[in-house]
Amino acid sequence: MTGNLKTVSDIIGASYDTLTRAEKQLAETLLDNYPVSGLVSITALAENARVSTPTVVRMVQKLGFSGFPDFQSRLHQELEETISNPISKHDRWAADAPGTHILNRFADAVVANMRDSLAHISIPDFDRAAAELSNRKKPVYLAGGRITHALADYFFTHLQVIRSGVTLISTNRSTWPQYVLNMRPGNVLVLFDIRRYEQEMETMARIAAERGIFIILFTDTWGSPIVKHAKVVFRLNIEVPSAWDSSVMTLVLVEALIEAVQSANWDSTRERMSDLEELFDTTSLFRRPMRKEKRGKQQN
Amino acid sequence: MTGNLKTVSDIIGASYDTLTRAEKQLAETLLDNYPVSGLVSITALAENARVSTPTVVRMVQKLGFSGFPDFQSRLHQELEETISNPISKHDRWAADAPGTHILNRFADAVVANMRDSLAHISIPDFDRAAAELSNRKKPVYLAGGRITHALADYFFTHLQVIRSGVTLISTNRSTWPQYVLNMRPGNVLVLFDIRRYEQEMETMARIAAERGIFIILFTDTWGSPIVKHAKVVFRLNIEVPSAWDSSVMTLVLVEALIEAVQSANWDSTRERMSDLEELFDTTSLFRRPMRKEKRGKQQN
DNA sequence: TCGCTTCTGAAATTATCTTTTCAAAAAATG
DNA sequence: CATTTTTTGAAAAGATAATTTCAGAAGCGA
Repeated sequence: MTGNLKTVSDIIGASYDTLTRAEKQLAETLLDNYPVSGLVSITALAENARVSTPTVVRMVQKLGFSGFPDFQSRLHQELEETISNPISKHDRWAADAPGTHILNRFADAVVANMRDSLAHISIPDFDRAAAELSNRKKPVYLAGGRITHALADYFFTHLQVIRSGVTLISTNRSTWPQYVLNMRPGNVLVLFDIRRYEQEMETMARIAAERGIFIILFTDTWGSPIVKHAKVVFRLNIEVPSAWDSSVMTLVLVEALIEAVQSANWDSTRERMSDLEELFDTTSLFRRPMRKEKRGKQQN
Repeated sequence: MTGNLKTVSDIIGASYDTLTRAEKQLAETLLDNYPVSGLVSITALAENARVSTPTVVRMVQKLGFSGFPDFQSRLHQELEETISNPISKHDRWAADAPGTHILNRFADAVVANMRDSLAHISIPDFDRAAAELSNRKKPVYLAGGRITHALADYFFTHLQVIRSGVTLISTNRSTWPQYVLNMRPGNVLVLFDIRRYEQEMETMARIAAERGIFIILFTDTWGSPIVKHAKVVFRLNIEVPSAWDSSVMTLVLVEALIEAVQSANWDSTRERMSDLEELFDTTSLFRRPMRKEKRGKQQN
């Protein structure tokens, strides 16, 4: 009845053309702020969409559901799956394997994510984040969750080359209060919080926000609870054909920020970089200095 | 009435001590999978929490709400605020994102890299790497350089969930010989070596290769000296409009491998994952253990 | 153990939601 | 333009949810 379409929004999209005027109006309301808008009573939903309740009933039946409760429980289930753990996710993806190699499916998903994510990133937000991170007078702290810690680490490693006053917050949660204690109003806190969201991080964010810390948050499109404490929020598309979420988009943004911060004051960065080069050369056991002055390309 | 506390979960947390046994039980259910679990009918919620509906009513009133509908609409509002659909602010970027902004240039470069890299990756190589990593009898070691360490870390974190016998090699070079000492013929060593290539890593790779270790190498298109020791080499495009090289393509490949390894033996992975979930639930400071099997009933 | 208080859920009651019915309005057709 | 078909919502009917009542259960102090 509902075909092999995965989500309710897919179903709505597929049958959109066959809907009547009032039903289209209702569909718009549902897709706007999806799927939360559908989780209210049929009466409230009808009112929000400015249609009658029978219209709602007729439409959901047209879409293949037995009735409004059936429709709603499907929405509810969808939300639950998307918000919570990765176990249920895998089973969803596994079903629609189109036979192509995982690499290609991955690449497709990543490119699609990139397009969507970029469409929703506010350029002023990006510039503001870059400006905050470029201000050497403001110490920067970075923290990630269980998975995203590696991203915080990556960001940290680069920022550290570019400027001073950068701190990577330990993965050990019990030390977090001490970091917050050291932060001063106007300092910058960069957080990575992708589902499943971590309660401790929200606590840290709330306290930091109360103390006037400027919070930059990397999260997914669902939005972590930290959203309300953050000054700048990057919502990224993280869905890929995997049991896991993808960090690729997050990394793209991190790298773009690194470049923005770096070019904001390139001169002093260049100095720091060559100083660093020298340090590496002298402390390394095996390395012979192999200077390649190609405009400061640095890696590994 | 509800004080100046922000979220429903805050309110629950604040009055947790004053709750009775059945109410605490209900509170657990609500916080578990918050806030979605609270968006069902009072009947379904009571069933999930194994308490009676009057208990639900009494608790929400105790928390300061006028009744269950009031409570639920507050939850709903909260979810709406945090999720906020990106589709709605869809056509904002076209205007204020000129094609020259660093973000767009970055995205273009990444997509181009992806196309080039994928064209050069040998699918059999990918599958072979995945097979080696999927074999639980073969311990896996991972190491990265100064920058790429974060990628090794990311790979490690995921692999560790999927299987046992995974070791992340310390960043401290002087400990490397000890790791090599532990490796046995047939073991797998995953190395990240992007320019500038590190002498110590080549040394480690050479010795490991002599001892019959299966080496999987992630490098750039120029190819690190380790290439000659490795059984599988992934050469990736890493150039972006930045003073730095990009790790995005590397991450894409890592994630694809993670998925390949995971789906290679999904059943045992699933078990490990849910065991892990349980551990997280019990060890976390804020989440309390609460096993409950979900029932199908749900309604607004 | 008793008596008291607090807690809890079954059942009844009340309120609200969901579905159906049906007639009027709108759109399509000849 | 008349007729038919489709769409739509008001209102009634039916189903479910939310609240209240109340008696028994559980905990507590003496």
